Amino acid sequence: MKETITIKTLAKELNISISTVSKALNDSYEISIETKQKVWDLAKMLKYNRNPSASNLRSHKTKTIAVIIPEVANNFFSQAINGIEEVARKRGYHVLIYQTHENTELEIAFTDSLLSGRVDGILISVSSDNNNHEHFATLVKEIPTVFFDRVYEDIDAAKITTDDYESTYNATSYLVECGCKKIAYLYALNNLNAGKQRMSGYRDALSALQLEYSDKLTVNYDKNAEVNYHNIKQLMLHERPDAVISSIEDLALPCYYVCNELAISIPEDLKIISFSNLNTAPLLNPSLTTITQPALEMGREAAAILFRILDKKHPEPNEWLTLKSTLIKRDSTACR
Amino acid sequence: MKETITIKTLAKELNISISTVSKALNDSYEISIETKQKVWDLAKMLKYNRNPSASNLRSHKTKTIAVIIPEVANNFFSQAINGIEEVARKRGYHVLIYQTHENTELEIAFTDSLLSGRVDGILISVSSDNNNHEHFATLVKEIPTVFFDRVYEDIDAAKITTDDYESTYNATSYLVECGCKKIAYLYALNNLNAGKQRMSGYRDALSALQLEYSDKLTVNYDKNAEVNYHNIKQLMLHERPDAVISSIEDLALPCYYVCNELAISIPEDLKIISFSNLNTAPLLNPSLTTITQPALEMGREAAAILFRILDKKHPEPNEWLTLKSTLIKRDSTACR
DNA sequence: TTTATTTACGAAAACGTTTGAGTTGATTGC
DNA sequence: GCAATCAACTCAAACGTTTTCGTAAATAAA
Repeated sequence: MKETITIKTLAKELNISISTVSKALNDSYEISIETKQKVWDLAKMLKYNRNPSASNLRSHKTKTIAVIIPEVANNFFSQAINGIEEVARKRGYHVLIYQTHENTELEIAFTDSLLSGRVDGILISVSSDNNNHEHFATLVKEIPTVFFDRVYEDIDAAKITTDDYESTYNATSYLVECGCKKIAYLYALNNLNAGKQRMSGYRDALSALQLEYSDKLTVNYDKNAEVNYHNIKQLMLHERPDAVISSIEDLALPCYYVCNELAISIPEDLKIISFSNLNTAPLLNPSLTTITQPALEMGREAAAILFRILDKKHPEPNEWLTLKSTLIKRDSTACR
Repeated sequence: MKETITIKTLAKELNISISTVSKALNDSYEISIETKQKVWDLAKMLKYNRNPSASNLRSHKTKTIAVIIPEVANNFFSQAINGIEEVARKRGYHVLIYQTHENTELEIAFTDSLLSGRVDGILISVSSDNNNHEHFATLVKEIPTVFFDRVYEDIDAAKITTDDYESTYNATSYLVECGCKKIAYLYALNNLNAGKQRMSGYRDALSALQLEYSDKLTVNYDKNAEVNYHNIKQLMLHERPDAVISSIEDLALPCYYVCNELAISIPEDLKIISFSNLNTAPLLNPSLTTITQPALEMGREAAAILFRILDKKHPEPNEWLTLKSTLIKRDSTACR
């Protein structure tokens, strides 16, 4: 076993006090540059590593943030994490990952456990399984928290979202321009602001363009993929829409399968637009028109906002930043 | 500000010593069940949370593991993380994520920083940018480490990989069965065992089937995506292979684009097989035949091995577990 | 010169746990 | 009936930092 080397070791070696060593390592103004240099040199030479637990315990700074998301194996979220990790690393912060799998119970367990001072701040994209969220009210009072993409508007915290309403509004308008008259909607995240906004954009666009909204043209997301498949198939069989807007990627792909099975050809018989961060969207058969959220950017910005909060000593009004998604037109909506 | 509640608070409230509280919370045999119950009840009532820093500092257990990977925004790795997080959560462990972006310098910085006792163990899939890896030799002596998918065979640590050699061997054989005579290879991870094994499987299958290997049929991965595109295009223009095996997903997709551009039709003119964890592989145009690694399983198993190591007090010989990938045949290799 | 002020450092008390070595009173063995 | 065992606690010393306060010497102001 190696004897672990601490500031005590350094102090003894240099014949100075441990407080001097500590201050030197923290680049305190109280210490002369000569002493600092000696400490730094020795620290490097002995490969000294500050013990994080001891440091945290005393200073209440963990240099760690938590990211709570539904799934990591999801293009949007993994890209967001990418952005988050990037800015965290630049600041020397560590990133903890928690997956809720859209389960509020788990979400509560996570947030509760983070109240113990394990992290300095939290980035969260909330679970969609219900809208019971009083646990966040207490959370945000205790610890700096930034909500991204999936937010609760009535929670007093910083938020960052995309222009969900405009996205579906524009997508719907675009489909109508292409001559579509019967546009179905695959509805997910209906407990969340994002989901509601997307639905509203769709509905408002319909009515602005003199088209009628019908419940029959809406398929609600189900946790069970087979149920989704079945429901989409029923939609296609009985309603035969000429276009469909999917509020999440996971509902667009079954659409492709259903069309395959029913020999509905895209885009001739059915045009498809979906929210998606798939990098293979251009390679699908046919290539998929997507509303693509700036996932990486959102991650970066969310982290940036969090660090801005952590930097301030005094609380400031919470930001609510909105980034723009882009409608990327591809073959699944090609007009003939 | 809330006054934080500690075991001291509990002790005072219950009129017992703080050590009794601590032991009760840790379910020690030294404490009577009645006392334990009282402590637990009060703790729950007051929403007591054990301070992790203090606990770690004293006990040298962090209940945290680190995952070091090249990229999180990658189907294989994000699924692996999913598996890791799943088993970590079951054990009440926390998961730190570090991305190396295939940069050894960063990798070294991360592993060095983890020597400070921030984590109990490490799961790592190494960076591919070079094979300089002496830093791991010291790392694995200091802290339990499990290498997954991308491993160094000469490092004395637990490892988990897939049957890379057999995968390409079988894929190559399959292509030959389909009548292919000029099979190109898109070569990546050439610094790593996985990459070398995949290449060997391809070459050995070729020679076993009386086909000649040629350097001209090999394209080496480049960090620059445009270079890859260009090289693949050159390959197609000048060599006109009738099949291609891609050792990573990121080289297969440019293949599709090149074929589009050059009007090479898949699978008639060119058959394609690629290592891939794309969930949209069946929806590509045409659907892609993949060698799919059990990413989720690998994550789970890697974590399981790590916890097995952490559970043992005495070191045991390191496991090297190998899981099987599956060749999923789709249209990109359809025989007419 | 005397008195402030500054500079560079040290002593010691936290931070909230865990843990090994006592301590006490009750129970057991013989 | 007395030593030995045991169950259920308590004491106090860690763990490795950070940070407040104090102080000596050097410098500046008066």
